[in-house]
Amino acid sequence: MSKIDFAKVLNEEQYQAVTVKAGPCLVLAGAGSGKTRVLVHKVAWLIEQGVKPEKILLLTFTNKAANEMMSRTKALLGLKDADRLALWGGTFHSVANRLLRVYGRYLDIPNNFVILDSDDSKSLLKKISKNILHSLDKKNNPSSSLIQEVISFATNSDISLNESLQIKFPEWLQIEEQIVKIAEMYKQQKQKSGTLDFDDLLQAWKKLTTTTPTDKIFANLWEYILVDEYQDTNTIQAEIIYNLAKAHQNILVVGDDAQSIYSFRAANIQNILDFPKIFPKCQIIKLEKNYRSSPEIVSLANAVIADNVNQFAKNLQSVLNPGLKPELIAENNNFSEAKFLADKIEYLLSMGLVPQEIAVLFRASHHSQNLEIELNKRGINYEMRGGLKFFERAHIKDVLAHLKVLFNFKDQSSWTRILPLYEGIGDMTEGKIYSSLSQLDSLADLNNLNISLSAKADISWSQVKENFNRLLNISQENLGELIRLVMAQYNDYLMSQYTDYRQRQDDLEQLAIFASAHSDLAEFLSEVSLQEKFSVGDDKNKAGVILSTIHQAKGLEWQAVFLLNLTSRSLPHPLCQTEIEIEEERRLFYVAVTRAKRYLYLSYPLSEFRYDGYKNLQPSIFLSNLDSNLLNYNHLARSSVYAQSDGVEYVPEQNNDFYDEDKPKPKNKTKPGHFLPEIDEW
DNA sequence: CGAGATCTCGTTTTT
DNA sequence: CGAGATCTCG
Ligand SMILES: Nc1ncnc2c1ncn2[C@@H]1O[C@H](COP(=O)(O)OP(=O)(O)OP(=O)(O)O)[C@@H](O)[C@H]1O
Repeated sequence: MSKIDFAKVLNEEQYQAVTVKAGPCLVLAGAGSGKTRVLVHKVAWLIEQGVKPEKILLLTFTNKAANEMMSRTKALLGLKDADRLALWGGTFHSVANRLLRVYGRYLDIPNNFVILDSDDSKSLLKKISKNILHSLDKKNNPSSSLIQEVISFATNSDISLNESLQIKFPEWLQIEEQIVKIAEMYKQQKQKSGTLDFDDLLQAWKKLTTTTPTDKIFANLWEYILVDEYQDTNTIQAEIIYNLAKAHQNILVVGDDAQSIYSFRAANIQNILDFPKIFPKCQIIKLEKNYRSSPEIVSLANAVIADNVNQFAKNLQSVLNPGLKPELIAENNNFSEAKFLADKIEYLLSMGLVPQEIAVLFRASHHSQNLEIELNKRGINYEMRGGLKFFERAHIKDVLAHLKVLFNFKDQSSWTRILPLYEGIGDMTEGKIYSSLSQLDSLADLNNLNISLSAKADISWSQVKENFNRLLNISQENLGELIRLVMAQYNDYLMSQYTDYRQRQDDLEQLAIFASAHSDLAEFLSEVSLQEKFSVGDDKNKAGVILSTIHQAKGLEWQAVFLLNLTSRSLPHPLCQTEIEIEEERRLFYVAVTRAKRYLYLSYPLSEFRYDGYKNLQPSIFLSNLDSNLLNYNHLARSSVYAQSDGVEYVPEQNNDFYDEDKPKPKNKTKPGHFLPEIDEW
């Protein structure tokens, strides 16, 4: 590693934050001001000072941001992405997972625990609530998602279920007693299954830091604690951080209150604001120069966030040369919006911009649908982030469930998935089989089980046993072979159940290839459950334009950013009613805008085609508040946004090609690139 | 008890 | 339109 000239690559404030000798430090600064840069350089600086990498803990909130952070760190240290670095880094959940494989035994957590994803835990809750709530009148029952949210919010905020209910769903306080009971059973069943859900990972980590004898180990396990995106930590995470750092006080956290967008996950902005109270000797550093975006984009961002009352006002200035004004484009409907975007993307690509430097962002993952269709039509590759992930697809989970059972045969959720795949086995039989499994000491004793079942179920059950006996003959290190055998066993079901089985077979083949690169079942299963790596090559998922939710874009940056579907039905989300909620939506808008380095396009359709006909749409209220000097407007945008700020509803002209997608279209009035004067260097 | 047929209702974000 | 809940029949 060649020496880094820290004073040269950092500005004065950044340098100060990086080289501060010891003690707590808070960097509170706007978007693109180099907060992550500070953290990454802090790591390099510490290592240069002789701190062992494994004595440094580097945390953040989302997988995407964690990957970005780790790869920037490695790049700075002169390592490749694939190189190992002894530094502890990643999301809270992934670090918790790694720790619990080692220290879990102090909490009676077996080291072969299986991680339940959100879907698994919801199914388990559904099963439990059915039993507990069935006595209540059929209709007015809370959904299992709601119950999951209440429990999760309570855990993450470190409050009781009662408090969680009061905050989130006071209308269900009447059945608090039942919900408490459901939560209790849920906990028991997870314990019996040797499974932990996402929240358990954090809760268990926290427990390690507060109970003897592990509290002493953890107080000095790391010498330096570094946290990115601190504004989005929730209470339990803040408690963990505090416990880890209180003994030595070597802690650096960075964040931006204007980018707090995870309150639904119990993120608490108070954590960053109160940091100086919790660490009284803390140094506070502000960064006010934006190194990411053109002055035009920074001006827009400043104007967007200025409408929020609850914030620390910051003075953020771009240090870059002037560029282009962001553009606001209205289109007549959602199809023409998609076409506009695809045109523009093609244009940028033709100008030599690499696809990975182009991102399209949206509020909800399904907003990308029209654009995906359009990109597919034109053969433009894209990478989809958000929505149903690869490892969440039903057929992938079916196959993985077999591996989970091999790893931990008590995992109820996996049996619940596997058994009903067989003819004649349903809810009841599955329950019966699972409960008799508790007599076993190991999966190898499966043959010794005698369960009385109906004739049909019994034939299937024999098949299950035979299938698992075969799987047990394969070494657990041979993940590719294991998956291929499960695929063979699963294939009949797959083909009879789905018309798109070819696609699904391909997916499974991808899974087998991905798994072959691993040789540790525990590691593989955790990685998959935590979705740490998402880039399993599915065909159109290679080297493409990025389509992402705004949430997952946080902390990332691209040369060109498109923000689509900016209508009153999407941003702010219509369920957000209170001023507090609207302010969070505005922060989301701020995050989206500040991802762009040089080119920013905001678009919205004036009508949308849906299953029940078409609906007219209004532009987002966030757009009408903006000073018109900040944006270039296209024709429709000018009239519709102005109409809205005058309190008039803008009615779009009817478009003839609206109902017949495949009819030849009139040529686009605006040539691609019309709004784009000149592209100099990227 | 399981499986296939029929009905109902719908907005979001992640680990 | 389509996922999930509910109904019905063998
Ligand atoms: N002193 C600097 N000199 C040159 N480039 C810098 C400097 N500081 C930051 N940058 C660049 O500015 C961009 C934004 O930095 P970074 O991602 O660290 O900001 P951030 O504050 O973490 O942003 P966000 O709040 O959006 O997560 C990066 O490309 C980074 O390399």
